Amino acid sequence: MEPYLFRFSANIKTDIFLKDPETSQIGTAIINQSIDLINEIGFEEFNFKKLSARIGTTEATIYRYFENKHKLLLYITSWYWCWVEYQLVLHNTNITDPQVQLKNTIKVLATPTAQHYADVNLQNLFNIICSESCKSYLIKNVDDLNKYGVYFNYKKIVSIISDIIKLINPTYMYPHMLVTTVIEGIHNQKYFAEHLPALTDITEDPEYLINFYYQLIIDTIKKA
Amino acid sequence: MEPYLFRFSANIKTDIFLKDPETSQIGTAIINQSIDLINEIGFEEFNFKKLSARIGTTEATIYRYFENKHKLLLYITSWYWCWVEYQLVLHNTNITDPQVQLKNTIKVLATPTAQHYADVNLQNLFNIICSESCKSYLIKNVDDLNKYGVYFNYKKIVSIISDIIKLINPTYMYPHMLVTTVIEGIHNQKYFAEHLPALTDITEDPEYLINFYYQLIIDTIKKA
DNA sequence: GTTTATTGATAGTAATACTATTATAAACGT
DNA sequence: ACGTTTATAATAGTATTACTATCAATAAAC
Repeated sequence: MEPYLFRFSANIKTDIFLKDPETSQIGTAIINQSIDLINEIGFEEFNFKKLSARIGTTEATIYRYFENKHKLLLYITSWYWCWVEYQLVLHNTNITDPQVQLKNTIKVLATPTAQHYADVNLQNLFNIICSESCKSYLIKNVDDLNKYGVYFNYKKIVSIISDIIKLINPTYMYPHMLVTTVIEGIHNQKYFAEHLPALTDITEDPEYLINFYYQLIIDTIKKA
Repeated sequence: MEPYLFRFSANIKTDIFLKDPETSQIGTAIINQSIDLINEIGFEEFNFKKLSARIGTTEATIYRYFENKHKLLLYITSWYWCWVEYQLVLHNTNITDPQVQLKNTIKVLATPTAQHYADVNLQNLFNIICSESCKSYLIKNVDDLNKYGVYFNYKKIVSIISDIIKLINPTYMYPHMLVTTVIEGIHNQKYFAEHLPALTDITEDPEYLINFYYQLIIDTIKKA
């Protein structure tokens, strides 16, 4: 094993983009700026015309990177899951107690771990993950997209966290369900805290959120 | 108290529609047919032109009932929550054990309780609730809409179920969070079972789903 | 120094999300 | 029975969206 930590680089299915945005300045601008713009105006109002105006390029150029705005959203969410995976390695390496691993994991899932990475605003990214990420799979052509492996990064995270749960209770039968319940739950509760407080009990302080879902998992998987 | 059961009628905020669809044949056709059409082609592909062609009317007529397709989705989801409320009364009246009430509630939330009500296909309705209902609030103008009370019916259901939880454990502090976690979780798991099985552990048989979330609530709220 | 790839600039198209207008028919009050 | 309101049909039209196509300019690669 290397004594050095990995350097982060996104590992995203090539079916999502036409041209890899990581290979050019304009490509990285598309990602960074679309995160900020979607955060400002929402995914429905967002389009490539507005994005190109913001970046100082043309619609046609952006279309050479992504087929449509949905594929771009798919790229952004995949990038986020890559980032989460990287953070989990960072936080859980050499941690032997799986309960501590679980707590660290929930923390990573419930808070943006930093302000920026390169030019990506991680706060804005986390915001749009909470409010827009489910739109990447709640669509009519989900089965086709799934065949092409575009949800690989989300599935991988779910698998990694399920394995931690199995370390705590190897006989627990519903780890994937529990993990996706918690992940989507975190996103929902964050959103509700900001916009629909009657649907939650928490404020925007993430502490309660983390404890709630950590305890929920522990209580659920503990053997009877 | 009346010895007869209530007859169901939707109680929906007037800010959602321009003209009450329950007051005309064409209005009820808009609701019934939009449920089926959204189920077939998804909310993104759905529009008033396609809907009007299907029911044999014109776009302009539909626009006299609803400002736009998002308001129609809001109406449909509100109708669904009214229906759930009615089902809960039906199933929980005279049940004294709150744990039984809770179990009944999860059942109502996790399965369409009948094939049809009037001309509403409840199976299709439940399908689109699972895949589209979150789009009624995951939008940029959520705060404005919320001011007009358009999420009233969802909030009411959450409040009703929170009260059941408080009957089981009066000191439990996070009933709303727990309830929305379970409701949205049910929708997600249903959807995952059909489209993204790697994200769940269940099949389309609702039995496991019901038991999973019932047990999750019980384990979570039980005093330590 | 020529090929190759990338972007900019511009134009164009089909579909979407509406709004407006007018004619007609049904329903409603007196 | 008559005039008035109301709902719908039929049609037309507009601004925006979501793309696709073309071609010149430029930069990078060989």
